[in-house]
Amino acid sequence: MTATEILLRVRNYDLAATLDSGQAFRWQRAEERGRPDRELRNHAGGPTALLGCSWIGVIGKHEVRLTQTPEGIHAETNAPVSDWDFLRQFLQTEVDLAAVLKTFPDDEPMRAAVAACPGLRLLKQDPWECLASFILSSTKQIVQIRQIIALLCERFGDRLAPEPMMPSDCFYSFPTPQQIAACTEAELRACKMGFRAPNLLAAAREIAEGRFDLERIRRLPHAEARAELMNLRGVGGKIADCVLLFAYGFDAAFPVDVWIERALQRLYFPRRRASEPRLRRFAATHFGPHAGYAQQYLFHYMRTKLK
DNA sequence: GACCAGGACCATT
DNA sequence: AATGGTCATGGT
Repeated sequence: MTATEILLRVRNYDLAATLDSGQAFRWQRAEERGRPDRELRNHAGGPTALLGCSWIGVIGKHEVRLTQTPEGIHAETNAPVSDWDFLRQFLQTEVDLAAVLKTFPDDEPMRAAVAACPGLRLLKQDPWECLASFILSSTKQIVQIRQIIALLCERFGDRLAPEPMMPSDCFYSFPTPQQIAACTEAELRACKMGFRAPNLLAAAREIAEGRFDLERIRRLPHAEARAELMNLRGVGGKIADCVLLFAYGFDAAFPVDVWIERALQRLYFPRRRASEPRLRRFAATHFGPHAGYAQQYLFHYMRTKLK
């Protein structure tokens, strides 16, 4: 039995915050058909989660429209689907968020960060798309990362079956390692990625030619998986942590970018300034087994409330 | 026109 | 082990 829509019954899920929080870069907010946005209270997301707000994106070969409703998340696709596990997996709707939040350190900064966006979640993305995206992310603003990736998909991905009302820039799959490996550095630079182009190209070739196995990473212990990813040119500790967290589900991974650095400095060391290595060492032990979730809450809190 | 962006890397202290 | 310069490109 196949269908082009489904309702995922899930509570405590802020779809808008999750899709727009700098972990994935291809989701676009869309005009709702029929009704205007309303504020949602005590149901699907937090007090500020928007009801009726739609998002359009691509998961694998599926073009998907997601809408937050009082019952959960409503999904529509451009083609009939028989197995919706790809969507539950991507959205991580089975995760018991309350249980995760209980493991956070009981301090004032974490309480404030969680209160600022109680339904914020982590997605689980495709490893290659995630790795490639974060190779392109270094010293770029999120809006620019989105633009680079949109160009990349449009030029080198596969055109998906069209559906009316979907914006044209969502019609492409993310290019495979093989598709990127077949590009020249100049073609990639033309997507405005600058010095990141040779890094993306090298990673795509390593994978396409079988010298680097993304599936093997999944089976390694955290530290080994991290070291393995860092063998790729252009992948340092921060980008490795993003891929470990957003694609492989290593919940203890704690990416430290400029925003997190500022958040830690301001919230945990307000008196004297702490060096970057000092902040990293603090983070490595302070946030517990789901440190990655804590990191995402601090990141979102910093960018939306403390900027 | 500065200043900065979900950094990595290499050369110095 | 910790700092400093360099690498493209575009937003604010």
